[in-house]
Amino acid sequence: MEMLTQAPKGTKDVLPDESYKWHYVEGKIREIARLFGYKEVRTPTFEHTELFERGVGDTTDVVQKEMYTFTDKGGRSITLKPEGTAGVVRAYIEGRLYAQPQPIKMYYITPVFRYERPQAGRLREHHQFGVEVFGAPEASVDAEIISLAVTLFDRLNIKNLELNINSIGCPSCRPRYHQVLKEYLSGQLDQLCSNCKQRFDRNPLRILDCKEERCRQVVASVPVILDFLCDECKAHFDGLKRYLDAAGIPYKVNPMIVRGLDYYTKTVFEFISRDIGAQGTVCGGGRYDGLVGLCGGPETPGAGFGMGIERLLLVMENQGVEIPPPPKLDVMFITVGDEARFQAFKLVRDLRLKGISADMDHVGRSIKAQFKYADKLNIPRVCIMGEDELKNGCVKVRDMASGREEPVPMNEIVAYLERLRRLD
RNA sequence: GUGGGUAUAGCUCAGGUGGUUAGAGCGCCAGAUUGUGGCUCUGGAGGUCGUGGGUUCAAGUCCCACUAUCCACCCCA
Repeated sequence: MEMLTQAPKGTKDVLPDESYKWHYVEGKIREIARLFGYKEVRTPTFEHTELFERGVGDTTDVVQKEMYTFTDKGGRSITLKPEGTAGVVRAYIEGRLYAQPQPIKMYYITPVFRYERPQAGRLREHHQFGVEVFGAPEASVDAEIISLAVTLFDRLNIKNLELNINSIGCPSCRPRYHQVLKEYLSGQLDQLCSNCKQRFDRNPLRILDCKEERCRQVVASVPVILDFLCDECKAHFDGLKRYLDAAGIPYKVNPMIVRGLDYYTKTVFEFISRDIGAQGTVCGGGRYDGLVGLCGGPETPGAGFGMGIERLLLVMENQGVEIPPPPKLDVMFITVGDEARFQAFKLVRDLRLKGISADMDHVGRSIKAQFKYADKLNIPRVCIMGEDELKNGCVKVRDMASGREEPVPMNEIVAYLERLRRLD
């Protein structure tokens, strides 16, 4: 097909008949973010490549093979955001937000880019709603962001999401577990898939959520990280569970979820749907206490999540969730002849200035065609202006549902329609 | 990066074993005695049959390559 007339692979247009769904979801997001005390942050669509290499971690798949990276005309290496957190961390440091009253609670809605093969629920450009909290180490924050996500799902009438939580420890206890894990696996190295053999040295944790059947068997009876957490991490995880219990949020402790980004410490979690195909993660996040420091800011605890808006919409569609349709045009002017169109143009303008949405024919169609058009657009009322009406200085207002028509003097039409709209 | 499915009108799809001007439904535009929508009827526009090769007297149909798209793997939202 033509390059010219086809969106790049893995990208999607949101056409006018769909955009109201996005407005609806984004509206709920902003409403709930406000309810929880989060303010919006907007960061650039691209950042210096180094930020992601450092922040996300250069052993991750995201950095190793999925980034949209290019050299700009000044010779800088630039990368389109492959996730939302790193840019916000950078902005927190650059904007000296650590000098403001802590914690800082922010949210964003942003495009995210990853070079992957598209499939159901996966695009090269998608959009994420994310939240980040800086300067608060307590487990109550981890519980709060999970609660925020749950509240949003409820408000959107999304059902059957499964919340999985886990703790992957901190720099003081995770190395111990790595050792235990490697000792356990070293005897069965030859049974692992080739991918996992490489992970063994680089990031043994990731072997835990390999989908290969033989790896799963090896890993089935592996020691669990939760048994090796240091006292602080253990207390933190217990705290998280207590807060979730208190909020009445059901969850499953799943020691096999580890997440693909290097910056996580302690809490990690995922919301998973079975209704949208193989890529079921709708929301993923956790705690990242070392990230701000790693990126050159003061040591600052942090926690957050990213939520895929396309996947959100997919779940809603597959679950048959009704989204309120956008408001229709209030009134359409149907004109016969040039003079009528001229007069209608002025009236339409007056109506719009008064907050009544109005439109008129711009293509010189027959009166019948104009009616059909208004009917197809489901417009509740039309105003008819032809020679007779011009002669009498009035317009005929027709209610499309009932078919009733009423003549109204031209200079009263604005007030008349305002009155009608108050009644609707 | 790997594997599988699909590719005919704006949309959903027909087009046995290759055979003259490629069809339907829906949608779009127009009309049914000249100023009125929905129902009905009539007409019209719109297709280099994804692209490029090959086989053949003849290819939408068979073969090859490429591209796009969908689904799955890896991984992730």
